[in-house]
Amino acid sequence: MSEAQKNTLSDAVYDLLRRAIIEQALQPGMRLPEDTVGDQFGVSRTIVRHAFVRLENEGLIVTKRNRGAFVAEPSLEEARQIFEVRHCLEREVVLKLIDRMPATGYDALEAHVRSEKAVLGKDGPVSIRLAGEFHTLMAELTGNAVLARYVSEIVTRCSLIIATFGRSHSSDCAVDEHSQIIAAIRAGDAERATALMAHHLGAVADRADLEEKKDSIETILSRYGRVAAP
Amino acid sequence: MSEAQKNTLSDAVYDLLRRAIIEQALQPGMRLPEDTVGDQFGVSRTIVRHAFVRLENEGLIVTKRNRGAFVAEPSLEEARQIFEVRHCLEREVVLKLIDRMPATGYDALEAHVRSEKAVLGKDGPVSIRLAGEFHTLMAELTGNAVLARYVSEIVTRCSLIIATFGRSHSSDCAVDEHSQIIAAIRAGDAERATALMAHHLGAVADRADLEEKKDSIETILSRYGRVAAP
DNA sequence: GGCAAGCAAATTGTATCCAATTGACAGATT
DNA sequence: AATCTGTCAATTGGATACAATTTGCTTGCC
Repeated sequence: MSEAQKNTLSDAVYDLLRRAIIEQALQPGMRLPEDTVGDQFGVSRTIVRHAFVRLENEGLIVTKRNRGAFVAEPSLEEARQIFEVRHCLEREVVLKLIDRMPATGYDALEAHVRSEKAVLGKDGPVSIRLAGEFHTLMAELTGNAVLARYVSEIVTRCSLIIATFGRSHSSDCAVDEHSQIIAAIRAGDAERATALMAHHLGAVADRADLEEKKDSIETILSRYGRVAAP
Repeated sequence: MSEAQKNTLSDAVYDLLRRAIIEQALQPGMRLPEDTVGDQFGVSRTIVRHAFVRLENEGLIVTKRNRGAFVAEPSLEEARQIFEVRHCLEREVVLKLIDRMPATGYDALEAHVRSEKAVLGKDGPVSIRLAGEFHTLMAELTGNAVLARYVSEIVTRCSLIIATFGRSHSSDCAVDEHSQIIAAIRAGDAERATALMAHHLGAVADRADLEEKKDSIETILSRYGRVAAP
């Protein structure tokens, strides 16, 4: 069932929508009418709905009964929970890789970092996706498909979180940090590798400005004064 | 989106099928024709299909193109991977609970253990389900919904693994071990609590007889000779 | 008697169709 | 003026109908 297509239309639609959300083309809160999406991709609503089921399962969209689907807007609480689980899972990934890295593992990782560097300046949607895929790649290298799947899901949701809360998307995942993590794994330094990963994830969370926008709509508007006394 | 119903038919079908698989009424490898399932529950194939999408996502069923859906038969490799991730996640659960257990947490856990003891002798499908739900309950008590969701998924898949490989299903999860884990958490003994959990999960895996049936279908049949020369 | 090709039945993949629910707007009422 | 209510449009929830694909069986041939 490799995340890749099974050559069914809904899988294709699923992949496309997922990509669009990751790359922040579809922004949090946006409405996704089944008709519109279907017309756009040239398939019927049936297909779109199947894709929606999966996307909702992964927390990328939410559907409201008889109202339709919307790109999810993770709450701050949800964001913290996701980062916490991500911490836990990626720690496992690092430990597993130190224990046993597959033959061509380092080559693959370093090749990926190179491609990240290649698009570093442009800071486009591609760079966002590549940053996430680095972590997915690491997870896949563990050889544990279940672990890889969860990491992949979590990383995707993190992209959505960054889209929701983050201001600057530039260098969301510092490429240098990726390199350092590889080096620590190579050195077999579990302590340092997990610490680096923890720091790296913390940095991602910080750049997402997770602390800041907890203001409610009331708080925000209150800064603009009043028209009449309360 | 709490695992509970959103009052849509496919959610209901999903829950029912999930339960049936957990309780081993639907056994691994069984075929699940959309028509049959639909007729049985009084809904159309459309609904069943939506439920199938989610079940497949969780690894409880597999679908083959133009062939239909089957209750999944996890491979041994898959089983090991699942237990590994389970280890990782439940360790996090235990640590989180030691750090902060909600007010009525212990009451809820002990009440659950009591209901487990209540059906101890009968060893029916209910006992299997309750054993898993103990772990799900713990995960929910952490307050991290994402973590709880993953644990729930993993626990379900473990039930399926046990159904696939296990011989004796009696006392799959020793209730006593559950009590001991609660005690260790209450004592704030992280070392002991995680060790107990690790041992407990190892025991579950052992009872599932994970080592034994590793024979492939080819290996098994080869013992029965040949009809014609290769 | 065994094997291959072709046909028929069954089952899934997809599209379209009808019904039910929701949200918004307008008008009436307090 | 504000609130409540009834109607209407838009959109989803679900079922049915049609097309495509696979499987198993039958038939003919070696």
